[in-house]
Amino acid sequence: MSEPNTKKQKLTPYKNILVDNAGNPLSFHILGYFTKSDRSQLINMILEMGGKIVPDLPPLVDGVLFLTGDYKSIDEDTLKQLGDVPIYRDSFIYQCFVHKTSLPIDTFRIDKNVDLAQDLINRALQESVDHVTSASTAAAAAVVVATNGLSSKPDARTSKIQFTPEEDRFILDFVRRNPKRRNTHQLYTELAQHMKNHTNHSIRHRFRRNLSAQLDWVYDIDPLTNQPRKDENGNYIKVQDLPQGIRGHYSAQDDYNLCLSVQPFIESVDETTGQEFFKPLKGVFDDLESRFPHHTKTSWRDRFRKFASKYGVRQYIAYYEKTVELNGVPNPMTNFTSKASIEKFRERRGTSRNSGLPGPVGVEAVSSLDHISPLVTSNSNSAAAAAAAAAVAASASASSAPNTSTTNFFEQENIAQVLSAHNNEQSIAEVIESAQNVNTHESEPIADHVRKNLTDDELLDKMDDILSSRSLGGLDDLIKILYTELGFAHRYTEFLFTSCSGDVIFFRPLVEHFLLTGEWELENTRGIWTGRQDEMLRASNLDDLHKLIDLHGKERVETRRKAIKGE
DNA sequence: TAACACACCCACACACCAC
DNA sequence: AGTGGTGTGTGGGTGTGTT
Repeated sequence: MSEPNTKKQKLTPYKNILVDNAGNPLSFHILGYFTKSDRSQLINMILEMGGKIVPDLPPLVDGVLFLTGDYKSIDEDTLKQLGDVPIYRDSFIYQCFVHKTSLPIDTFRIDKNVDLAQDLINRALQESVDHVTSASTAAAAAVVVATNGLSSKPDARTSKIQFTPEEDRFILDFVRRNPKRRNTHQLYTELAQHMKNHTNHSIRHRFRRNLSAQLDWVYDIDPLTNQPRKDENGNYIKVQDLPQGIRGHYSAQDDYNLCLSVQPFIESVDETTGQEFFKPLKGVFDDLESRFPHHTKTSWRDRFRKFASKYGVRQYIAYYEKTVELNGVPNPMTNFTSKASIEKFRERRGTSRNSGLPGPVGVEAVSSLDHISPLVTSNSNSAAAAAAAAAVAASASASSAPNTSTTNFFEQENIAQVLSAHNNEQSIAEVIESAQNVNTHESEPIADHVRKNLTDDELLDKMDDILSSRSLGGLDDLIKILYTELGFAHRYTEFLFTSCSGDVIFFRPLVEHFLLTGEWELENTRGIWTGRQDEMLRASNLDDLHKLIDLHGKERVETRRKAIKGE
């Protein structure tokens, strides 16, 4: 993506873009307000692309094209003088430059009769949709502009441009279409590509400080398409509840649940330092994720590594329970990522072991954070009651996690690779066994509440929708989404995946069969493997192999064999 | 001098990789 | 398959310079 030959690709490709059929330069006159640097950049681009500048408002407008970046800033006298002469957006020049070609200028013509603000928004949103689908092209274009020393942004050190009402509306609308990403930096970087007068920093700051209060509704975004949903009449659906951002927070209850889960794995404790040593934490984070899916298993694991293990699991449990017992509000662990604060905390812990501090900076500092856990209302002495309350709170706040994964493993061709990449060499029988025995929280393959609320057909249709989603990432994402959306137990999705060799089009018959009969496995179906068939593959009896090849085809049998053997 | 556009900060949630 | 090393970029800000 970076630019090895920035200097070499200079002007030559642009020379003949702004010329007429005879090769003569097109003439441009620039109208309205521009910053100094913007104006000179625009002029540079025009000249580089073979165009010509007409500096003064020409008496004869024939053959001159009028450009503006802000129609409203053109004074009335000038407008009168021009009459019906068309005026074009300066983005024509930028777009020609970016695409290194002469674009039809008519599409950049400003229609003076329509609401200009709305027009700006519509146009930019259209561009933003295009941008999403060809992000790399746009990014590449941005690189081209930047590396030619023609950055389209004002220089923050020498100029400062006010936000116009149109720009504010545009920002708000853009955020409403991307409500989950409203806190990110990335969203405003994308937005800045459509607003040449302001930087990403500036736009983000503008939104947070001046516009966020107006975000009293957002569009209802379809998680599968990332597009706003429409109602029966074709109007966009608006919702008042802002969706969660794309990154969660750890509450005190989360930390407590984490500590309770890992506590049984404490093998020994160094009595002088209080340092705890753990047995292998087998299955702990999978289990946490399936009980509290608002954090992923890698996140739970990281929380353990960076916080709980440093703080002390027993110490946090004691702190939490004590606080609850005293009708206080426990704080989550904080400030464990800077080395200095960890050192400080170690010192404190050494001198006063049961100080009740939730983190290295002390309880006063932590309680000043405004995102800390909700009140634990239980005033019971019982730790179990507090834990139950915490568990309820945590699962109530569970939400389907976002999906920002960039790889789509469904598009990978080598299933063996996929299977082995997920270390999935268990036989199907083993998967079923572990699903039923190891994880007591997931005894039902498909959660009861889902089956109560949906007919089997609805459930299957929803599953198909999810499976056909382009936004799906890897197996982990699949497990997460099927769990949160349809209550599929972690192990059940893993089983489906294994049975189908990763080919999700075979999920439907398998699940259909399960819904009808309660049986996990489906015999004699092309593309779907059973434990018995896997055993046949392992044993490699010739007759059996022929039967399998008849059923699944030679290629699938070979792929399956390799996957099972981990080749 | 106040307002505000723009730059920059940093803890940390979440992830990936190699072993 | 668990674990340590470490990258990425969100989320919630604060700092700096211009008008």
